[in-house]
Amino acid sequence: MEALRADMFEEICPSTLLPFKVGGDKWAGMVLRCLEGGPRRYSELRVPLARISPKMLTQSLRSLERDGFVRRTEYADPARRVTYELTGLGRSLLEPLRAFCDWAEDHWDELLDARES
Amino acid sequence: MEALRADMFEEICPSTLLPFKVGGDKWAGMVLRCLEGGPRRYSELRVPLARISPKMLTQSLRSLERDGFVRRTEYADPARRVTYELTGLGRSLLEPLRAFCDWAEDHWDELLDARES
DNA sequence: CGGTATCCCCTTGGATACTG
DNA sequence: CAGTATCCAAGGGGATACCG
Repeated sequence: MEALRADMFEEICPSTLLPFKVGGDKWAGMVLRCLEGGPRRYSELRVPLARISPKMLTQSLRSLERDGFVRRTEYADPARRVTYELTGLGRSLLEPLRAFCDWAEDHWDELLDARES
Repeated sequence: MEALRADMFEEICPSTLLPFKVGGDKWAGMVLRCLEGGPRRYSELRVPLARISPKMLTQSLRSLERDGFVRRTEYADPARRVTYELTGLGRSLLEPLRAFCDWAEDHWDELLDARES
């Protein structure tokens, strides 16, 4: 077994870019998953994400937009209308994200057991 | 496109268990990756993780131990000796974790570009 | 409808010094 | 060597009310 390198994480490490840090906040992952099925309106997102305050949802969406995962579109309809949808980058992120969710489901019981004791 | 379910995230969502939340703190992922190669001593971990204060490293390790990802072993050597190593659960987590790191490396330039603008 | 604004708490985590 | 103890700052994030 070889020794660990001293500079392994001197620069910004790729793992610091994991989804919930990429987005910048704890809700980013859920927001992304809510956008899997196509563009969604703000009020539509508030349904599955009812536990997020409007402030945090906006903040999360803005953050995801800044980082290039989500595209915000404003329509000039008579009634105001805004949609959010995944960019190519955002969609590419869904793959590893799903891998994680699958892993969590597969090991759900083990995780709970470990927590118990 | 079907409507989003209202109860999608009512219970604790699997995605909230993502690696950096599973561990509980921002360093957990890096710690896990440092343990890929086998058992490591505390002081050994401090080398690649030089930016983490001893307090945070301990806290992170304790958290990973509680959650069943890491096993702490104390030896009764004359000189004090403690090692940390991945459990089966911990090793299983490395897979999706690596998937993420790979993704981050693959999209590194895009990520930086998005950040710029 | 799609958000802002404000207030406030509380945890996260950094620095530093110390200990069995 | 393998941690603790203490202090402190920053900001993440919740609740609520309001706005164009």
